[in-house]
Amino acid sequence: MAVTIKDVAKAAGVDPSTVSRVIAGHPRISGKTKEKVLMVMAELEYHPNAIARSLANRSTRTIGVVMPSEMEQVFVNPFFTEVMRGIGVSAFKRGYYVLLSTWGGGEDEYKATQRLVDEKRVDGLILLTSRVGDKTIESLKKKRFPFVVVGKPAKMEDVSWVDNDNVEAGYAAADYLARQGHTKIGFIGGAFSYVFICERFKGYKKALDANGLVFRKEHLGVDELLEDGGRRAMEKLLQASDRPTAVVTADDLMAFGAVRCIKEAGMRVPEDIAVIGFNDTPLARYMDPPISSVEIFVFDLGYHAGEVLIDQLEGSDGHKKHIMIPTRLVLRQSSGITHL
Amino acid sequence: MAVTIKDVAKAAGVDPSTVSRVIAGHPRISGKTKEKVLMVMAELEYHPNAIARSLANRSTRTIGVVMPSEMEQVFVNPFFTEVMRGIGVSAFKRGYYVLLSTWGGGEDEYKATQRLVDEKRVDGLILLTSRVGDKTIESLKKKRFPFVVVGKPAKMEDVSWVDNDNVEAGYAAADYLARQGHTKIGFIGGAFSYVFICERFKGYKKALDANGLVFRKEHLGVDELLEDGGRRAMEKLLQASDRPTAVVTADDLMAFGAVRCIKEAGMRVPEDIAVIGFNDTPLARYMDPPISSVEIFVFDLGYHAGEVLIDQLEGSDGHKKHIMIPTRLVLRQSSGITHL
DNA sequence: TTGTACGCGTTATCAT
DNA sequence: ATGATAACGCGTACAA
Repeated sequence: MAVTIKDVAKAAGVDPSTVSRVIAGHPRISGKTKEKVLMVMAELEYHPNAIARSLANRSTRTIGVVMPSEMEQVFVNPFFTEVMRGIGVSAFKRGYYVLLSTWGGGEDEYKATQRLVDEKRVDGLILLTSRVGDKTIESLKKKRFPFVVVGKPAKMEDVSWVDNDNVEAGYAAADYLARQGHTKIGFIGGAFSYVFICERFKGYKKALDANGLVFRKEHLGVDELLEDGGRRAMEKLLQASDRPTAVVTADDLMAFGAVRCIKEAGMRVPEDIAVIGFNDTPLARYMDPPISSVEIFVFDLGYHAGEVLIDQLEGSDGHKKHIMIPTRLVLRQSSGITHL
Repeated sequence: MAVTIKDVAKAAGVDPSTVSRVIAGHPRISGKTKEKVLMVMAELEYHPNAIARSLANRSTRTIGVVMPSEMEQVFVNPFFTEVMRGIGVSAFKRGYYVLLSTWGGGEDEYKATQRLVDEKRVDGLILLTSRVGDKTIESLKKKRFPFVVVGKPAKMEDVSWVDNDNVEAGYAAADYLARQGHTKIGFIGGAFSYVFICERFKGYKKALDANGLVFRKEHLGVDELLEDGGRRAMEKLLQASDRPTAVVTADDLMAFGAVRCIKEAGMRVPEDIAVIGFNDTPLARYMDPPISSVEIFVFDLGYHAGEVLIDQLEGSDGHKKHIMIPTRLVLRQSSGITHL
């Protein structure tokens, strides 16, 4: 049986409550007893039982993370690892633990979340899924349970979230290509039900406007967010009456597919068609040619999500925070000659 | 204030202990009261408080995972994500949660582990770090705290672990190349202080023997486990008096570096030098040429680590289990013509 | 400044 | 088959 607060109290000749106060750093405690207690604690190698603390405290000092469902995607990009690392670092800094909600086999994201909340295992939640079910969010809101979404949810006003500035990012990519002299710039992306796709497209279009270019439907390719999707979308663009000389793809995997398609059509990247991807997946730099991409700083997404949540847990400030993480265009060969 | 077991008891007209029994599925309980209680539980949306349960139970139904420190590596390959997914699935199946131990900033792996154990936040531990400190393991052993290591620790006898059969895998890779007619096969790897490097090398050497080939020191390149390491190691091999026509690299990243080096030297893969990598990183298939690699089934590593740990937690069986996950050679263009 | 007494929500042991 | 009671280890108003 492990050493408890009672053992420490007995050994120090004080009451358990006094020991408790020492641990809590209570102000009104005599220097002598405090020292004495600390000595005994060290001697006995006492460590407060976190569970008992939680029960008395009504706080677990633990934040829950709901893993996303689309595992193949997560698997291919290191998004999950990086975001977890960010969450982990912020949690550690503030003295919190991270509990992973794992699910599958009959249970869905919604149920998994409920379980975590209802069983009171965590003080707050970070939702990672890119298309968080409204059901989950609505339920959490109704229960007034603290949570933060990574990525913008559909109804974003009264929910805390941390996300990239995807409009700005889409703008930056397209604007760069326009300034390189391209006048026919295509866009390849996934379903517009993804908020980030919409936003990146919006930014892209804005850049066209700003550079006096017109958007053409023929230059838009929508397909699944995977390599094959990018390839198919590119095939479509190549059949346009006036094919683009550059494309912005809203995801690196799609960019890989697009590049492959272009090569197979006997053309070169970037000489015939320049390509800029998104997310700066580690793969990007290894491709032939290395792919330019918009870096999104996934670690920071996680880190700030943790910060926002913990602020919310500790502060009385009930305001919903929205944080935009800036992005950075990483230029490599696929987007054409640079001035480096 | 949430609804507790007392509320349910009151509403059902029974004692809290009876409700508890219903929850636990106790055998001696009348069908009538059981139904009644279940009704009330559903009606009141009662959910047992996990913390209180843990306190009374002395069991958290939570397993801790200690993340590795070498984040760059983890970041580049999706190892972490996959292994977590495996752990998550097994944990979920058995009704366990997963607590991530995150550390850094002054704290080391040892301290992070101690914290988890001493505060009694978890019932058992899975250690992911490739070179788990002896200090950590010794301490856990002394405390008789249940844990499982993913990968073989230095002193492996009386510790539970789950790992690939790396000797077999190294053998398979080198043997394949030998059967393709190669007589000069090199080996590129990281420091031999990594157990998996030793093992893969051992298998490689065994395959040479089995095929009547001799191992030459000139054909061994040791450098850091990253792309640049692979490139440097390959440069060295190219300077050998009789350069190899094929290489086994103990890590995909090193394989990428090796391929790059070969190309830069004006040679081709696989025509001039065939290459086989390790881990079957998602990147491998996207390389030019696509890299053959040994798939190591990271998900299974995690899954079985979870299983072994939970068995250990629940069973009285105190025996240390050792599980070998088989590997599979995935043939792509970098290893030469196949019969497909 | 310190001790007393009770509560946190559940489970387990003894009764009945 | 069920109820009363005492843990589980800690925090905290209240009293002293």
